[in-house]
Amino acid sequence: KFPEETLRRIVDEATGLFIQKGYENTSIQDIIDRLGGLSKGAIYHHFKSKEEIFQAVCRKIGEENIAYFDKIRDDDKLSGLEKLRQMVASFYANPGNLALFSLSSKIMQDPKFLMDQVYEIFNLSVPFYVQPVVEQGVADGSIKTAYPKELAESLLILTNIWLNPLIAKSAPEEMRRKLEFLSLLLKDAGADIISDDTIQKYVEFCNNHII
Amino acid sequence: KFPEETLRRIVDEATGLFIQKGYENTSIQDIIDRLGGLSKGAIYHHFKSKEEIFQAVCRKIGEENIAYFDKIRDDDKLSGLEKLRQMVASFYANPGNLALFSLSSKIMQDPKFLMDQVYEIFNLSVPFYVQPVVEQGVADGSIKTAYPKELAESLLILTNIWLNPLIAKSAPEEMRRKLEFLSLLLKDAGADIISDDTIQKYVEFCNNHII
DNA sequence: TAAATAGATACCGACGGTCGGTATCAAAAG
DNA sequence: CTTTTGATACCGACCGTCGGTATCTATTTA
Repeated sequence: KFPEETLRRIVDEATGLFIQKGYENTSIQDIIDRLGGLSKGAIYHHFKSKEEIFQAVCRKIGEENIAYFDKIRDDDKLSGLEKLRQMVASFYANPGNLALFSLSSKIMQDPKFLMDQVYEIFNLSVPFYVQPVVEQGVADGSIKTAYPKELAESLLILTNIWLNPLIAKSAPEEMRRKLEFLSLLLKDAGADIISDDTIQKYVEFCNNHII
Repeated sequence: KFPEETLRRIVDEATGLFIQKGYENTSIQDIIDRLGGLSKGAIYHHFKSKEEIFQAVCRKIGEENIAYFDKIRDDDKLSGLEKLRQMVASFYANPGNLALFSLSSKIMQDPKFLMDQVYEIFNLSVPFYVQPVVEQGVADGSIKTAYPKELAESLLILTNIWLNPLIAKSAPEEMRRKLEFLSLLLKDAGADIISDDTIQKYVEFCNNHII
């Protein structure tokens, strides 16, 4: 009757299961059981494979962050540097992340999610969000670099993978040192993105929400 | 009769198949077929799961690089900085890599291999090789940083993932710019690791061996 | 306008085939 | 006789298919 409602339910339940048990360990039957009265045929009517469900889940998770990035990128009142700062700070400032992280989730331990993360950096986050913002920063003088794309890519690799507490677990003090180091690195690269305040909030967020 | 010979054959054939077809798309039956006259029982006698075969394959691939790193780390005649330079240069200087890369391999597109790569950075390469070398460099004055571990980790993340032509495909000019940027970044961080000569050879290696 | 028809869309659930893994057995080694 | 090595038959879980049904929408017809 309400196909998009059914579709949403499938993706929602699948999301929960994938986060809880990982992709490989979640069977189609698991999803069916959670859907209460929906059948295998229904699922395969809307999705042509388990892989396609996975992609829908990734898209949904990604979209929450993207909405946040959209606002920052298109804010006319901010300099390029300010935008970059807010994008980095979105880690703890974006409420969507809380939901994701607080689930003690082992998502990022799942090879397929990690792969998706990397793919998204190169094909979505950098070309449509971070690189344009860096280039704006270069134009308005708030960022000084001859390598905007490279700065964008390496920044995202380091924040999304190295700093990701779900991928590389770190004790609070280790986390703080990582951020201090990255802050210096970026400052030298011409983009003073990470302030002491950001470091503080970053570390606190990890302490409070990551298990 | 020669159990370790059988074991080696299993790992070798599995390696080829994993590289060719990826982990998921390689079945135990595929491995059996390639082994010519060896049975499923034989395989499951030596390995308790497909996953365990995968780990053996990863270990074997890793060991070739490790042997190379061992020599560098334990060379008494080199400064810490010199050792780091050689480790970065191992990308094109280590013959073992050629075998791996020249197979037009889609290995790194395989989520499980990517995961293994990340895992190896944090649990093997950094603690046992790169970090000690950075610390030596700090001690002998050839490297200047207050963050040896962080320098080691971020360096490996960037070289093994961002610069990895099998993960992030780049045109030759893009590759050159990545290396130039990274060279500057590291110089500012107190470790002048990547020379123009290294850049040149790095790019050439990609051109010649990556499809 | 209202009923009839047709076709698309949403859904069902049994079944097929693949595949990872196990149980059992036999031969050889020690 | 015990342990190692390996062969064969088999199990159960799982993904994806397929024939079929119900529901909804749009068009035609009376």
